Amino acid sequence: MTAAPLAFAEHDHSACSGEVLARAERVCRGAGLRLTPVRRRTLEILLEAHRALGAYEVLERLGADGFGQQPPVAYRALDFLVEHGLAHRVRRLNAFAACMHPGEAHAPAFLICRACDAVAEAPAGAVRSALDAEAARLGFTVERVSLEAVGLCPACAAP
Amino acid sequence: MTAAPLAFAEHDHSACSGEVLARAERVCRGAGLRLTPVRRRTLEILLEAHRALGAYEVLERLGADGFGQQPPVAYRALDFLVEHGLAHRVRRLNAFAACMHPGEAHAPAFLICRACDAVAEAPAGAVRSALDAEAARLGFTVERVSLEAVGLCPACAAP
DNA sequence: GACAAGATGTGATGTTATAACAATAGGTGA
DNA sequence: TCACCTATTGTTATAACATCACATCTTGTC
Repeated sequence: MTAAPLAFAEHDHSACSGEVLARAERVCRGAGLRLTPVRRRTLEILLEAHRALGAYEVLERLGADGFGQQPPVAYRALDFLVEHGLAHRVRRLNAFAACMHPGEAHAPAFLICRACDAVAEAPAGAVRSALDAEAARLGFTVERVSLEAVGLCPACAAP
Repeated sequence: MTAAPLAFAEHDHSACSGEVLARAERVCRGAGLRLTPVRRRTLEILLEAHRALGAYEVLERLGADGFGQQPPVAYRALDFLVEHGLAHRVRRLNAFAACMHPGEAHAPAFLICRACDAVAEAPAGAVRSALDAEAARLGFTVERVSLEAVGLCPACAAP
């Protein structure tokens, strides 16, 4: 996987990273969840990378930090984060990305640039409402949604 | 993978299957595409199964019918069908399903029942519009979209 | 019928994900 | 404190999904 920033706009990354981590800790405390060392480190890794990482990329970094080196170690930590809204799974890329708005109720859509692999987390409240409405019409109860669009980010679309 | 019908409502399946196949043939003729034996058979297999099938499930059936038995045989045929709108890829299930409306311009959303694995193809014009609008706001050019919702189908939601 | 482009078949390999079980850590109540 | 239960972590092994590279054959074209 090549370089692939998690948002299209420039911003102060080290600051946002620390803030998100702190917010994640509050979320866990509040919900009675244990943000254990592996889990916390996994989230940090996603935040540091600041892009979508494959499970095996995460695993490599975890191993280097003295944690287990077998796939389940990474998958379990990632599953925990996804389960509790601290990270997202980007299925199109078979990858995971830190959630930039943990704790806030939000229905993210992912915009994936096919040229540079950048992934942006876009607000998708309206999209989600439309989907819920259509599902309700069919009697389907929506629990989780994945919205992923592939295309060109502003930078790559420019000539 | 267990039994998993492709729609929630009952209907005359053998009829819909033949109709869809005929429509697919017209689409290919019209676009100068070759619906070769493997490709046609692959589409038939998806239609017969009437649910989302993994590539290896398709491969098994293709092999039994005298076609090649190696993964690329199935993946190439499936990729062709997806590429030209004759089938859809359901990423959440790592599976493929025949498109029930080939030729018609449509932006499908998939409703996936977590209890029975049924997959319904729901019209998602409004959803797609909302997503396009949000993407445009960020300067992102959408080319392909996957909309997948996991939840409970009407049958499984009933007590 | 010679050629080019596309399609198919095969063997090998790469990548992603899970099963099954042992060992350990953390909290709870006797 | 200690026994106990549950959640978590670690390991081995393997399953499931997907692609590469290359040979062969088909199809359409000139």
